[in-house]
Amino acid sequence: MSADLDVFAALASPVRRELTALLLDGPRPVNDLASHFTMSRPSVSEHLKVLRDAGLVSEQRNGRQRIYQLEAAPLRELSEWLHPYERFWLEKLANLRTLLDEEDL
Amino acid sequence: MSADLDVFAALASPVRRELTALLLDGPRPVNDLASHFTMSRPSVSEHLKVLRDAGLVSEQRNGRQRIYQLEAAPLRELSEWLHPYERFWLEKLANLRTLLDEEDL
DNA sequence: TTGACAGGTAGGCAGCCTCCTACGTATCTT
DNA sequence: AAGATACGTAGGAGGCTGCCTACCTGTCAA
Repeated sequence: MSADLDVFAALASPVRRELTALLLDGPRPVNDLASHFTMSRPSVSEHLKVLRDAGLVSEQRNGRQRIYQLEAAPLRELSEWLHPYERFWLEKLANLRTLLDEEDL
Repeated sequence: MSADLDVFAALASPVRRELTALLLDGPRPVNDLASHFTMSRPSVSEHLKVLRDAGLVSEQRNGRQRIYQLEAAPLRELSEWLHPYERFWLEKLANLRTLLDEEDL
């Protein structure tokens, strides 16, 4: 669908998933985010760059801080990508249910 | 949640996403799947192994063929992972709507 | 049983990813 | 103006990925 469905690649790293999870509680500056990891701050910055390039976060400058914020659009696209598969696994559940019903006879 | 949320890593490859998309139409043997790609069949086999290890597909032997089938569970987990973010982007939409309403005054 | 077919595995190579430290730049404080 | 703070970027090392060709195993057909 969209040009950069590299959202998957961006979220393939546990570190970056953790970053997005932290941003669920609201926008945060880099040092705040970096404090949750044992790796160096520049490495966290690099991960943030990947998330930025995927459109998953945006930055907003505030003095010498850069406040990172979660961006909804790519996640919505991910959800849409998942849609055809949702139908698939709901069928699975339906099949299971009819199977159980038959056993109840 | 689950031990192997490497579902993201498995889906990070466009080739593997294409494979799962092909399997949406139903189970298929390896050669059938491989015929949709320009890369060698062994490479497709390797991609299938990654999908297998992530639990995204299962194989069922039928004579000398191995029929691959999509597995629903990891996709459901992916959907569940997405849930908190869904709330997030719905709020975004709500904010946008109230903003538009205010403009209508 | 011998050959053809389906598909996995081994081994190797090239490119990418992730981490590091060192350094550069902009902003705030004093 | 000088130092401290917040952050990005450069460059490099090591490991992982993705592709290839060659080869192996198991099954079917003649």
